[in-house]
Amino acid sequence: MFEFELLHVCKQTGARRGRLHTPHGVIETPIYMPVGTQASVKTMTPDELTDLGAQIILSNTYHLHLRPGEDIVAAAGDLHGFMHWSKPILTDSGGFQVFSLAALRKLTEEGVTFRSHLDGSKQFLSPEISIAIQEKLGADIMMQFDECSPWPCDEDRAHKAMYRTLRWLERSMRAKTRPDQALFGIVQGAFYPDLRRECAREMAKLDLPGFGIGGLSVGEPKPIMYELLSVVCPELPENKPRYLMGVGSPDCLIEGVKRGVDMFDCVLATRVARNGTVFTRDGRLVVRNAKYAADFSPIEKDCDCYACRNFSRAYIRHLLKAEEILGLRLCSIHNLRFLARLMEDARAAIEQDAYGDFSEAFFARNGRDNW
RNA sequence: GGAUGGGUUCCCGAGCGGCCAAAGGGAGCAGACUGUAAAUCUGCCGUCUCAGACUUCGGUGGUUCGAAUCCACCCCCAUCCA
Repeated sequence: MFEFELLHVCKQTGARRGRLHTPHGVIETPIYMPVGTQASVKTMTPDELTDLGAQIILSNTYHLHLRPGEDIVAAAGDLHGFMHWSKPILTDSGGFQVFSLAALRKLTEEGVTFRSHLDGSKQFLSPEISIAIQEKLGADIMMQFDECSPWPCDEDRAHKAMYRTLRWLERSMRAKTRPDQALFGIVQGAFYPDLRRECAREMAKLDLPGFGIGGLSVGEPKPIMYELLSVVCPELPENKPRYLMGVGSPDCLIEGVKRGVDMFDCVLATRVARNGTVFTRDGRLVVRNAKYAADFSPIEKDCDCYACRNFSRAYIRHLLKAEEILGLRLCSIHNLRFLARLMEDARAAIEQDAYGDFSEAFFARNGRDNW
């Protein structure tokens, strides 16, 4: 029911071309997954996501637990039925919310007490509760409830968070009851290669269908993230997918794939889009800027997305300035299509053992530091 | 023609003798954004030879050590009365 096929490994780089089979369909990897935290990829309809090539989307345990509540979702059948998305879904565990809502939390071995960001009410999440919620949501892939370390992080704290994450993973595996959902562990260890390696090795011993790599892209310099990926990926089973959580930008996707990552998710594409910035092969373009007021060319000349096929920079800028919702939608469509296409191109390059060339060509256009 | 209330930096609008280059909005410009408390947030927003100087609050004069703030006249605008 859930199976990862490693189709090919690029002879130039070791980048992986794979195929992930899930109850709701097949996912070609490497893949970028759009994020729909509250059971919606902001401003996008499911049909639009399908049209731009999205194969799987994310949603979030913590947010859906608070609103509308997993019982409502379950009453609709499952998350797929509730949000009218028939392709695969991955739910994050709420672990990242423990991290990003740090001011509102209290952490113990048992779990985490939160103050709801919506109404201030006391909430409790644990590995078992997260699994129970995620089973009601019914995603194809569930993530373990983890402890994400911040940047920077002292080694003692990183050590504790990493081992706690391992213990929480074992609890999650015991709590899991549905055979049709896959549970991924999450490699932690902050920015300490030894901790990361240790975590990956321990997790590799467990019978898991896939692995998240968490706690990266939280403010650290990119070379540090790349180095840690180079440490972690070789420790993970070759025949299981690796999912770099929360990453992101076009350059990070390229570099991640090169180091053996198969899956990515990130809010960057859609968030930045809503704030008037679009991705192009020549770097970010702030289409909201005045210099595009009379620029009647598309965002990207050779882009096949709905926005680029039909609308000019000048028009999209006008929509953004006038606060017309269509502006946010068109930028989101473009950015999601951009990343989908980037991964399509990466997959083709890997199949031809030319991923190194592909990567070089990518960075030749806009350098390494302008993304 | 008379009465009253007004004319403030791109717009609206506070200020009503010194702490005023002048609150606060808006508009404009720019920046940030990586498992979404984000259609959010931040900065700039009179000019310059920019830790200082200069020019501004309808106009012109005046009072005062000092005026966007007080006085006189004038010009506009709004409402009401003839």
